[in-house]
Amino acid sequence: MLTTTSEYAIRALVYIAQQGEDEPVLAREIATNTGVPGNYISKILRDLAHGGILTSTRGVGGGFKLARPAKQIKLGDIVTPFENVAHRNRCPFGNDVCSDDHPCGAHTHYKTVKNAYNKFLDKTTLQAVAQSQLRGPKKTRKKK
Amino acid sequence: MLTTTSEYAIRALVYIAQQGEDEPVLAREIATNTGVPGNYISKILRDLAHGGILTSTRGVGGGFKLARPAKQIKLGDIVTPFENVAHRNRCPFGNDVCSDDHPCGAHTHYKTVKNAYNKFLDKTTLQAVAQSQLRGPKKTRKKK
DNA sequence: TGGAAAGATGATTTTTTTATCAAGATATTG
DNA sequence: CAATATCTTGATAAAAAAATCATCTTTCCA
Repeated sequence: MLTTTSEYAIRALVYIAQQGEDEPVLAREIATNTGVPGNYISKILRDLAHGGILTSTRGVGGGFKLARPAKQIKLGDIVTPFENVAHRNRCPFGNDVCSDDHPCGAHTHYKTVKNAYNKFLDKTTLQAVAQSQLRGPKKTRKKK
Repeated sequence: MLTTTSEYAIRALVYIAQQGEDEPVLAREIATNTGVPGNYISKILRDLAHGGILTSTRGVGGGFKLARPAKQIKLGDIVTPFENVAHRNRCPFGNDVCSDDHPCGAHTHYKTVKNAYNKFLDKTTLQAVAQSQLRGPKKTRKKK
């Protein structure tokens, strides 16, 4: 569903979001705590910085910070630099146009999946994910 | 969403389903009519045959036929030989367990996407796709 | 001002996916 | 039984994705 790279990007940003907004977070630290290969995360972070999601500072005390509040970052913003949106929404039958008016055979069925996915990316904020990640397992009384 | 290979498999089976149940369909013919690379479709067809979705016969008059009626084939049956189901349902945070009881931060949000996708694969029959593909654009009066 | 701490960058490698090629095995038909 | 049509198989190649490596630049601070 999500590509490996997109997943890594989300994990990294969630981690950063959880560290508070004061100090920049080190690439190395992100790698260690998210289980993403160190060198690879550097590229991803750089791309995210280029994309305006992160800001980076070098030297001692440097690292990565969110470019804007987590509430204003959608998961879609995070993954778009790494995913081909056209490819994601393409028709599985290779039709150039595949719309409600000119549907392929799978159109009505597949549409629900695409819609769910697009909604997931468009509506879910980084903050929402970072918060519930912190809260941990659901807030019911412990079993047993 | 769907991998290229899964897409090809679905296209091929839809095409076969549309050719009626009498005569086997040639690999070559499938390739031509679905836009799938000829040599590649052969492998896919072979895998589908191994997977019990198709039967194949060689020699003159040979080709591929559905192993059972299109109504009894789910899209999930078609793509499972080509997709890693575990991978599809894995947690984007790499957690071993990621359930309603032990959710990752994205769990509730991502779940809807997974559910939609799994439902698409589990519920949609080959027949449904093959039929609506045949019917073409939706059945309203022509515009204009 | 020079050394260490960061990120930035470009080249390279590895792995996976997609695609092609060529030579087989089997069935039909005349 | 020979020729042809078909699928089968294994080797290989090309492309894309994921991962690594080495080197560079910037920044801080003693």
